[in-house]
Amino acid sequence: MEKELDERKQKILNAIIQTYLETGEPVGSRTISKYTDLNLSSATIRNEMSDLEDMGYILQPHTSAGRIPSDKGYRLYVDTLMREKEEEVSEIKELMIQKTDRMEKVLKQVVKVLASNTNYATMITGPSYHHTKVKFIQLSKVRVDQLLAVIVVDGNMVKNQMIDLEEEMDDETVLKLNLLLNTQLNGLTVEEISLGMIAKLKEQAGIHSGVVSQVLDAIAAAISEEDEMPVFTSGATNILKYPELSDGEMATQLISAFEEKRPLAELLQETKSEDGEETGIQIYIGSESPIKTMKDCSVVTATYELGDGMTGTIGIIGPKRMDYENVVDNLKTLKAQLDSIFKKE
Amino acid sequence: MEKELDERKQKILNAIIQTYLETGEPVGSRTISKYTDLNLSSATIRNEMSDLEDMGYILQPHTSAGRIPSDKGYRLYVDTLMREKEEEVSEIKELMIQKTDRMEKVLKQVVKVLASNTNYATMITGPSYHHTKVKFIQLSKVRVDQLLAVIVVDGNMVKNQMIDLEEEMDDETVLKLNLLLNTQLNGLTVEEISLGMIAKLKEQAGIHSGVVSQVLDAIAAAISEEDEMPVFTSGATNILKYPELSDGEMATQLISAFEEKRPLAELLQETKSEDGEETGIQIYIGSESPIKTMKDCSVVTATYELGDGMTGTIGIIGPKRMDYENVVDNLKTLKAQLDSIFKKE
DNA sequence: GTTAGCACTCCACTTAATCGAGTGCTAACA
DNA sequence: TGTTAGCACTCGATTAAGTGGAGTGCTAAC
Repeated sequence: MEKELDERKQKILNAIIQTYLETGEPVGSRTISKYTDLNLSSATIRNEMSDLEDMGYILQPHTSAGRIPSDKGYRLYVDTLMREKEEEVSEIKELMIQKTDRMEKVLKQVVKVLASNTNYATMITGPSYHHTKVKFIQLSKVRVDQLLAVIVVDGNMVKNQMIDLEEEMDDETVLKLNLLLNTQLNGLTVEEISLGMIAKLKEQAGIHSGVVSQVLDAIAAAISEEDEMPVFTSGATNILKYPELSDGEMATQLISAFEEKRPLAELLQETKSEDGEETGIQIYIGSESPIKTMKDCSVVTATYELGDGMTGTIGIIGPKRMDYENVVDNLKTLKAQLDSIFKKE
Repeated sequence: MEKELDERKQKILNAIIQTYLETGEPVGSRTISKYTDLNLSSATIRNEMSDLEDMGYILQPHTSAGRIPSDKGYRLYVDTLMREKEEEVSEIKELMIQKTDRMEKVLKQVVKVLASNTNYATMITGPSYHHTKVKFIQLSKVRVDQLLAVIVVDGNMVKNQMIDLEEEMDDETVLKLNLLLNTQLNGLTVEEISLGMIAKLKEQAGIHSGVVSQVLDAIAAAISEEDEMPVFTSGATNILKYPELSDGEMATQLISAFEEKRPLAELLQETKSEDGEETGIQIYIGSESPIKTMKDCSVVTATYELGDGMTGTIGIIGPKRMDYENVVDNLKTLKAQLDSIFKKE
């Protein structure tokens, strides 16, 4: 291992990866010899390539084929890519995100844009509610034995829950309960609504303790139900565009994941907890991916922020020979846009 | 056209279609000769097949291949199938639909069951709200210049809408508005909330007419937004299992439709308006489908009912060589189950 | 250290050959 | 008249063989 990754090797590796990204086919010494500006003959390139292969940055699918980047090679590539372009503020292309109050629409729009910009499969999660504060609770009597609970949490997310009462309830009690709930629960996170809190509420409510616990259960259910984070996707069929992903089981598994959404939610969740460097952008190449079935893909994710400390994640799945530069660029601008959209609101 | 479709031809046609459904490959005379109980030599079968081809029930992909059913052949098949099995009450297999108040979960469960039972791609729409009555409206003040409107319609569907007010509003006004809205709009369908109604309301509200129209707009928006009917899907990747659908553009288009959902919503909408015979089950074979891109598939749909005259549609998409019998059976039982679940509620 | 040249490898692609399922037709048979 | 056996023929699918070309590794010269 006395071999060193000098600048020339670096350049050659770069050239290999870039042309491979474009063509998707193993690239040979001759191609590089012509492509690069440092004029070297194919023979020289061959020697260097041989070294690079020894070092594990590239590999041959079979004898007498060109070289393709290994996971390690990709990794080096994206790392230097990120380092070099870090400070460069990417110009924000104007997106057609029309101002909608409904967050869902924004998110749907965003994944769509991303998918059509990149030609990969994309996904996004809405903000998660883990440490979200209750902002407003409203109980309404729909029928004499049926309540509708509406809970608004930070970020103006609204949840509904129907409550079938075991006993009837008069208007006055509803009013009282409303007052109670709002004064007691306001500003609390889901976790803070503890058992003690519930006991206290029951006590204050007096005789109607049975109903109160029913209501609280319903509210807790409504909020925690958010664990099923909504995931929006777009361009799942882009997977079929890349031969290395489209044949056999692979495609089925990937597209299933995009239909089921749950696996994606977990994936995005995972990346968030790993919490990348300052940029908030994470890249998983091949086997680095937290999901085993995606060992032939690359996954790039970015985390965006909502004002109240809530975060969501946007991600993209494509072949390992992904146009990382373009993808990262796109993610950065979208992330910036999302940040500003939601913070402003 | 002096040829007659006698019983023997009928039987042969049936045999052809059934074996084709299983194998997916053109079926030859020899196969039939062995399969059928009426003992006939392959030569005889050949003659009959030739007749059937003349009559347009079957066709040859190319010379010296076996025969495959034509659209007309399928049509005859499913028609007789439906006729024969009409009265037979299919035993209702117990489903794992746990009682949930959230309709979404039921629907998701149902498509999943259907997809795994049949191995085709499935979809379902929730009930549509076209002639739905407003049951309950609740305005709540979230902030001094922000209202939350919650609208409950028949069938206990809940819609939310945030309203950013141009002018501030005090508690009393909110209370008054609530009363007004509930007394005036209650029991009305969306269509009935006409301009005249709005004018009247504005008048009654007095000075706050600006706000009222804002509120009414929001409510109308919230309700009509339901036009984006929710569609749930499952088993989209089943499409990839059938070679005749999985290659080329076809697969991409179909799966895209399943991701976008809108095309499916239209498809299901379409079938509903055509309103099949008593069973509520519709079968579109190949080019009969209302959507051009689906000319190589068959679509089977069933309409289920909710108590209040609302209806939803459940559908299945697969290759033309679909196991119609099984599919129809499944749809019937699911339809029955949905009918009962929602009516009971 | 770089380059030219050459023999060798091996995949991808083409062409040819073969196989076999299936048909249509004719002639014999009940 | 309807049914069957037999046979020549068609045509896609599969296999086999052949070819081209891109690419490598190595050696020798610069």
